[in-house]
Amino acid sequence: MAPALAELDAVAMARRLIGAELLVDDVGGTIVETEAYLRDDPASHSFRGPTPANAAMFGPPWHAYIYRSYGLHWCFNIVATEHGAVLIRALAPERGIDRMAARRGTTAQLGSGPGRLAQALGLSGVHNGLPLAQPPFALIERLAEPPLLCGPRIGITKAADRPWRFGLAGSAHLSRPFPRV
DNA sequence: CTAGGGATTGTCT
DNA sequence: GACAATCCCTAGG
Repeated sequence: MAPALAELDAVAMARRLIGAELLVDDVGGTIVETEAYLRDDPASHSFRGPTPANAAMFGPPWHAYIYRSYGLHWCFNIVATEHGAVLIRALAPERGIDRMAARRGTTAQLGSGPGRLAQALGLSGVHNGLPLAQPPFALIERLAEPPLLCGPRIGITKAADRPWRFGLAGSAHLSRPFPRV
């Protein structure tokens, strides 16, 4: 039997989360894009050690780590083993689309990008550190591995060459296209 | 279609 | 004081 999602390191978890269904208070859809951040990774918030802001990354796996980006957006991560984390960058809207559109103020781009996704799901700092095994969170693992894309992570300046961004091949909901191989 | 710049604030140097 | 795992709108080809 394969190890549970919650027992994986960030890179393995990021791969396995593509195709899984993420729901927050019964609103969400299929995850189509993730990025992995490791403990000893210059691009990771955990790189410089524990601080009040990144405390969730040093807590138990399978909890939420949510931080504010560029002063105004929220970004949602799932804590992995070894103090890594998986940034959920995009999902394909399926459940509660009307609620996502109401929160976003538009019917377009409901989940294509970490800031948009967190806004559509109603996530903010109050969810930081909450366990994913309990409501309002629900995560349904996929049965078979879908066709995956991988490439460099987006929006970072350090360790920008690590190919730890993963996507669902052919998805119309990616935040950005993947480079051709 | 691509390119560029402003918004906005917690966090660390 | 500088920067950041972003988004959105505008301008120009």
